[in-house]
Amino acid sequence: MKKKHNVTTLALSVTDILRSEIMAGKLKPDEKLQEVSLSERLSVSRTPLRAALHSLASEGLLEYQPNRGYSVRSLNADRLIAIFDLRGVLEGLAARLAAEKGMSDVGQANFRDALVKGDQIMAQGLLLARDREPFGEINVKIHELILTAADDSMLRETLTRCRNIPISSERNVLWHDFAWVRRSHDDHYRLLDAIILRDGARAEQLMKEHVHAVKLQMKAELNLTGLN
Amino acid sequence: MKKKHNVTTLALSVTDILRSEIMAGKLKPDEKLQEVSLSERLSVSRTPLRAALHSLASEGLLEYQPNRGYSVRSLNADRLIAIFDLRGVLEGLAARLAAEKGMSDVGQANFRDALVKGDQIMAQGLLLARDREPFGEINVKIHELILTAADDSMLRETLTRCRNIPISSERNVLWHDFAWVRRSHDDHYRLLDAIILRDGARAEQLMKEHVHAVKLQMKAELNLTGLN
DNA sequence: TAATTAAACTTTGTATACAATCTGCTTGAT
DNA sequence: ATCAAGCAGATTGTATACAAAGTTTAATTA
Repeated sequence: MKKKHNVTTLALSVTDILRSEIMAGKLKPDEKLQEVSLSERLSVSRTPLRAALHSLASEGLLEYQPNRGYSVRSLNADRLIAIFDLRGVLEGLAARLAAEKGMSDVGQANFRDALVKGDQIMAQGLLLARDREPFGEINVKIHELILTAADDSMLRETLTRCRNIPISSERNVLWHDFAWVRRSHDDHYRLLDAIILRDGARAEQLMKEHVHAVKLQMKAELNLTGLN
Repeated sequence: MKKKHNVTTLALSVTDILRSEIMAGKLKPDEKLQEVSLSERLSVSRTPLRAALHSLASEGLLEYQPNRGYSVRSLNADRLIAIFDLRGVLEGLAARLAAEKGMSDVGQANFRDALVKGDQIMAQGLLLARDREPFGEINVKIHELILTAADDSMLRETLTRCRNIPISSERNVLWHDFAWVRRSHDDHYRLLDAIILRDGARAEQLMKEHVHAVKLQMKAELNLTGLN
């Protein structure tokens, strides 16, 4: 049997831990991350911790000021909304590439599977609280399938960065308007159709509009909560 | 007078040095960067060097494998071409935002200034070897002005990452076809026009087509040189 | 001889000590 | 009282030593 390489390091696992803490909101926006206390809490030395902080800063989750350390990046409403314009063109490109290159049979099967799960939720005719999270997961899954089909590492990297902004994550959209959710679900059907028909332009257009709708939804949320 | 903060560190300057060495091709694709020898050459310890390597890896200039270190990322022709699709939608978004938000007077003046410099080169009716680099600089300048007008930090960050891919840099396009250069120059005129008229859709369309042309040009170059 | 294993060596990962910088407070001058 | 200068204390930046993993080489066995 071939020797297996050790493919992880302390620095990498600390990066994952901190990332999830930030995404989960355990570490709050503008909170300063001090190296000694953090390293003690995680039982590692400052060296791998610093590497992790550096990584998260380059992912855009932390802000770094030379000689003054790292803090959790906070986004005002304007910047948050601006990210959706970026996501719009990127997800749009992903959909176009997926359509042009074609989606694998297994990819299509997974796509259909996700749509069916969505149907089951829709069939109730209303949106129960317990269905919101699953529906969010379905949404994430579909976008992930499309990105995979686009088969472009640089695009994946770029889009992942956009999606990892804590508040802007698809998971955090509150799916409370049934009509809106149904429309969103329908967009997914059309997307699969466009991809199967290899209609890149239509896939791109559908996806851009889809993300634009999320942007508007998010805008409404922000106005409600009065963030910034 | 207010106390001025020290805004640099060894790690940051080493990052800049290595980045320019990579962009200039002094460090060649697939070349392995060993920490000890590099740190000795640059007269720093491994600590700031490692931070620099980490940065460059997150910028996409280096590849990192846990426990095996960093090497200069190499791009095959397909990946290189793929980046132009990404740049197309990103630069397109920048142009649209610039048009929608409007460009400052000083920005417009700089834009016109760059165009006039281009005119002077064009007026010769042919492209001398010594004019190629200046023309490339003009091109970079114009794209930078548009990005500035777009006024979106996340977009800037993302686009900068795309532009910093060594071979795909606008600077490296060989401007040898006069007709093509003239068309490109004309695109810039139209872009300014669209931006002034606040026509976001037209600005986006012009920019996407503009980048698409660069992509085709690059493709032709690659076929000539037979890279990969 | 080819394949395997283990030892020696090289390279990267981590911990820690020390240096430089920043921050907040005290002190003193105006 | 206000402001600036300067002095701790705290925090980040850098160097270096040691640990762990990867890589190469040589020896041993089938």
